[in-house]
Amino acid sequence: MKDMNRSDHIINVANRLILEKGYSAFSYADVAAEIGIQKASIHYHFPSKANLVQNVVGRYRQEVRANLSKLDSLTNDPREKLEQYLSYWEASLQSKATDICLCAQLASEIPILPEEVTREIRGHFRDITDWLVRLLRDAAAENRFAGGEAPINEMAHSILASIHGGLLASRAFNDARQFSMVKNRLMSLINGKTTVAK
Amino acid sequence: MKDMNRSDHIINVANRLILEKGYSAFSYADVAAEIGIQKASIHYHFPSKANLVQNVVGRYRQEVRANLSKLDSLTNDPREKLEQYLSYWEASLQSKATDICLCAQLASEIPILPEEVTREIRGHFRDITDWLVRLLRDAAAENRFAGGEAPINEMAHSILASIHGGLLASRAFNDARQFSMVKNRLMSLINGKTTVAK
DNA sequence: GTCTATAGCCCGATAGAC
DNA sequence: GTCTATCGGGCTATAGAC
Repeated sequence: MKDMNRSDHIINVANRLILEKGYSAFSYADVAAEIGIQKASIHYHFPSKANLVQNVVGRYRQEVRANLSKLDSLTNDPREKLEQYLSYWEASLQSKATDICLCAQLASEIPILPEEVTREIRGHFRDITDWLVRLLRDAAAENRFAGGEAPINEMAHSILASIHGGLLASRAFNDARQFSMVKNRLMSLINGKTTVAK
Repeated sequence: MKDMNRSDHIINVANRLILEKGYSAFSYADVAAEIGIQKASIHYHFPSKANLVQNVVGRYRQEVRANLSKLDSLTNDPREKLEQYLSYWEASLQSKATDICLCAQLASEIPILPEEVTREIRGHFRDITDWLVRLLRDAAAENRFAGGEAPINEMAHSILASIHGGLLASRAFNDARQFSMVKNRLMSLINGKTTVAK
């Protein structure tokens, strides 16, 4: 965090400000003031607001993909994977109520977002949904999927919706327990590994 | 819709613009232009933006409460109630992708909203959650709650989160089917009435 | 109740010196 | 790469005529 080039620093600050205020309400002036430079300097690195935000969301997607890959390499247990993923958000909310998913935050402004940003947001939603589909298939293959006859695809979309809604509610009430309730329900969808055959 | 006093007309237009652009991006100028009056005229009816939006959300809450009461009086079947409620949003999304829940839309801007607006949003979330709790209790009383041992309160919060996330996703992809998938999953939580004992 | 006019501020973006 | 200065425009809100 200490040695950071200017572009990365700008992206970091912009990311946080978007989570706090949304796309329309955060400004070059906000970012500049916090870093201690002038607005014009930001335009040198990111010529337009649309360009800046596209870079912010692009980096967010990169990080998320890296984290999910790491999670996939750490364990093969689908329940454990889901637990880790949900715990990440739970911990994030506990430390700072505004720390929700960048794309869930931006999604509510989609009608006024530049097209290149909208594309990134949709791409992110597909990334997570695909990951959830693979996770649920793994669980189903081990007969540990507790969703009955529910189609996997439908279930994956529904899980993502719960997560986003839960993040939003947690922030609205400044209370991480709103998300924890969602987490509890979601975890019940995948049964634990039975170590001893019955 | 024809005979409408000026205040109601302003509230209607503001409501739609908030759904399209959010709190920070919609303006008195937008509303004035669409109605065909001047910005200053709006300030006569609603002295500040905070006041205007509080009135918009206040009226929304009134309407929702009235609709839920009506729904409660039309049927005692919890499954039928949930179906009707979810179908309302499904139809709304099919006719216009931006027509999501006003409070779900505003929730993402909570950190920058005037306190009186935040209070209304939280109140609305509690209204719906309470309604869902009653609905789930009714279902449980008839042994038609399919959520196993899940605590009713946790389930109600989780359902509301799914709904909000589903609305957001539908709008993000401009595709009502995103919400329909959530609806299908939610409907499976309450069993149908068995007309003949097995 | 609606208008014109305007105050005072913030916005994204650009030009050009250094 | 960063700065100062500025353009052209948007914003909320108010004053005061009608």
